[in-house]
Amino acid sequence: MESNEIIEALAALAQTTRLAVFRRLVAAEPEGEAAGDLARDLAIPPNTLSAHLAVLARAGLVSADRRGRFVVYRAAVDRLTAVTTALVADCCGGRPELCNPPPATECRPSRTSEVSS
Amino acid sequence: MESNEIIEALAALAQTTRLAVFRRLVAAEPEGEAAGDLARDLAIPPNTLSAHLAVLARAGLVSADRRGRFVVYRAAVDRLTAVTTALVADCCGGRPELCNPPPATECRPSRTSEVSS
DNA sequence: TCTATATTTCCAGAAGTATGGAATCGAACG
DNA sequence: CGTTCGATTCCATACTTCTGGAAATATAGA
Repeated sequence: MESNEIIEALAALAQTTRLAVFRRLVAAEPEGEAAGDLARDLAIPPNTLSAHLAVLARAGLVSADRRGRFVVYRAAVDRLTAVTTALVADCCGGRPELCNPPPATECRPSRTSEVSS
Repeated sequence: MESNEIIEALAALAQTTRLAVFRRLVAAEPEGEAAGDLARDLAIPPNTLSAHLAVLARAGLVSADRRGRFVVYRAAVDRLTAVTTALVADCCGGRPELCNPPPATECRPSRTSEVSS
């Protein structure tokens, strides 16, 4: 992953409103949420929100899906994963023994493919 | 970890020069590197670099250690780990089954405490 | 104390980002 | 078509960040 892409993603998330939007969208996975609902619930003017969503989209962190008059946004969780992975990979470049085990392990469900209900 | 801290760290790294500095410092672990050497090697005026280092320090991503006339900077790898972990934790809030296993696993050495030489 | 070296602070201009009002585009429906 | 509603683009203003020259601070050594 390119330095520029990493920076774009970090910059996209490094802003109060956008981090809030992104979090909300992650919570709304996998259905996503329409721009208007986001604007209403977060009390952001639609045009302002639109600008922020555009930044997130350019960074690859959200995707937009038009459904009739609505545009439903979804968080691209895998993109976030790619970015954090790239950061950590950089971090350990060549000398993994320096890195205290970068966990993110809380996130892994106990059993993914064995039991689901 | 507070939203503000996360944003501060993301913003600190979301800048070409600072990301380069941080990477260099990570590579220079655990000895660290003096501000002047960084400035020389990265071809950044010392005052400009100083400003960037201050941003990284405020974000907790580097630490400064004065040694005589030199100030040796070190990357705070654990801080980066904390930030990425917080991001991923946010990401999975309540519904870990949504998250494709956020790896960062490449970073873990095969054996950490068993064999070292 | 005076000088030299390392780093930081001060300051200001240039560049970039955030924000929201008004206008525009796009889709649905009569 | 004309209207309505959702979303985006346009544009101007305010704000923040980046950058580096000049001055200040800190430490070491003669």
